Amino acid sequence: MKLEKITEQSRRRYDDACGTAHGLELIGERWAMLIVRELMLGPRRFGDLRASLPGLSANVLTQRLEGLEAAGVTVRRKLPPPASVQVYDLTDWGREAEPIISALGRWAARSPDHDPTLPLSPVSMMLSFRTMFDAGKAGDARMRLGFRFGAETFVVEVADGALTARREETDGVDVVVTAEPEAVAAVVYGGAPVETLSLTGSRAVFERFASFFELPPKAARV
Amino acid sequence: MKLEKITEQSRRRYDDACGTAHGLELIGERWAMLIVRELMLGPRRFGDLRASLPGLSANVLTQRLEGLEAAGVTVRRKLPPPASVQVYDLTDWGREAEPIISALGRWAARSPDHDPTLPLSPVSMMLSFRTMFDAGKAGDARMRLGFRFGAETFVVEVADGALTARREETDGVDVVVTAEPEAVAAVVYGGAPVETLSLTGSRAVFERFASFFELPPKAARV
DNA sequence: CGGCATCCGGGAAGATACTG
DNA sequence: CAGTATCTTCCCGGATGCCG
Repeated sequence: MKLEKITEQSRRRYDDACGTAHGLELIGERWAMLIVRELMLGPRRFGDLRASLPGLSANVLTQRLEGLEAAGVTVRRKLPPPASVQVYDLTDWGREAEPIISALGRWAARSPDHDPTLPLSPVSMMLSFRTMFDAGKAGDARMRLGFRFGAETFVVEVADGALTARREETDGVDVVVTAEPEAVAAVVYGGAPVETLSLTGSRAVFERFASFFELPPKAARV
Repeated sequence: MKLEKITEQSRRRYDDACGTAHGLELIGERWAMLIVRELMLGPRRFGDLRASLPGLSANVLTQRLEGLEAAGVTVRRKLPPPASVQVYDLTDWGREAEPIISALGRWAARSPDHDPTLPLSPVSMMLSFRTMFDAGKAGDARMRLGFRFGAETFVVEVADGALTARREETDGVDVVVTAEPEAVAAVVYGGAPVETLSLTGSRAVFERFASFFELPPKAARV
C-alpha cells in the first residue's frame, strides 16, 4: 500500500533529441515492440498476450503495458457487457508503428543467423504476409484466404496489388488453411510441400498465393 | 583469466521465428540502434562514438560493438597507414538498417512527449534531414548546403526531388551553416529565427531549404 | 589517448508462488 | 483469468586500471 513515485521519473533516458532515440524510449524496452506487434491485428487480453509471447513473464507484461499506456501507445479498454472483459488495444498512433515493425522484420530476415523454425505466433504470421508481399508477383490477382490457427481465424485478401489481413471469420473465402503458423511459414517461405497443410477449398488458389512471397537473399559479412 | 563461455549462448533470446523478434536480438539492446545510427554516415572511432552518445559508458560500448560485429552488422577496420587507426563501420547489410531508424524517428516525432530541445548529434541532424525531407515541397529545387558542426562537416544536396547527405568538405556549396546541431534543428523544425545561425553564402538558399521540412502533428491518446 | 578488462552498486528481467 | 509479491539472476552504468 505504499505510494510508488516511480511513474515516469526513473525510466532510463537517452537524453537525445533524435526521434529515433525517443522512439527507443517509447517502444525500445525488451518485449515492448513484440507486444505492440501482437496488438496490431486487434485488441487482446492479458492472457492472450502471455500465450503469444512465451518467455514473457506476467510481471514484465504488466510493466510494459503500463509503460506503453503512459506513452500513449496503447489503451486499456473494457468491452461492453455481456463480455465485460478488459482488453488492451493500440491507439491510432500506436497502430502507425507498423512500418517500424515491418522494416525491422524485413531487414532481419536477411540476417545470416535468422532461424525460421522457431515458434511463430498467428499475428506474426499474418504481419509477415503484409511485410513480405510482393505486389509485382501478385499482378492483378484477386483472392480471399482463410487461416485457422486453433481458435484464432484470419482472412487475407489480395486485390488490386495489395494485401490485407484481418482477424475475421473465414466465411466465403476461396480456401481455408488449418495448420500451425510454423507449418504455413515453412510452405510459403521455406518451400515445404503443400501436403503438410490441411486445406479446404481451392488448393490452386493457395499455391498461387504462396508464389507471391519470397525471402530476400542472406546478407554477407562485408 | 578464466575462460568465459558466454560468447553467444547466454544472450537473451525471444525464441520467436518472427523477423521482428530476430531484429530485436540483433539491434534491440540498449544503445545498439543509436550506435548504428552514428555509423550511418561513415566509419567512426571508439572515441567518436562515445562523444556522440553521452551516457554510454566505455564498457557497454565495447560490448555492443562486439555484439554488432558478431551479428554481421558492423566490422572493425584498420585504416591504411599513415592513419593506421582502428575504426568501426557498417557492413552493407548493416547500412540497410536505415529504414528502421527512419521509421522509428518519424513515428516518435509525433509522440506527445518528444522533447526536441535535448542535445543532438551531428549525424542525427543529417539523418533527420533524410527522414523528414518532403519531396513534394522541394519540387525541382537544386541546391547544395554545407554544415559545420565543430570539426565535422557535411554536404547536403537536393536534386531531382531527392536529398542526400554525406560527410564531406564544404567546398563549392551555395551556403555554409556553422552552428550547433540543436540550433539548426530549432530553425528548421521549430521555426526559430534564422539569425541564430551563422551563414556564409546565400541566405535565400538556406531559407528555401528549411521550408522543405515540417514536423508532423502530435498524436492524440485515442 | 584508444581500446579493453575488472570490480561494484542498483535496477531490470525472469521464474515461481500466491491472491481476488 | 488477471494480475501481484517475492526472490534470484543478470544487465547496465560508473569508476578504475592496464597496455599499446
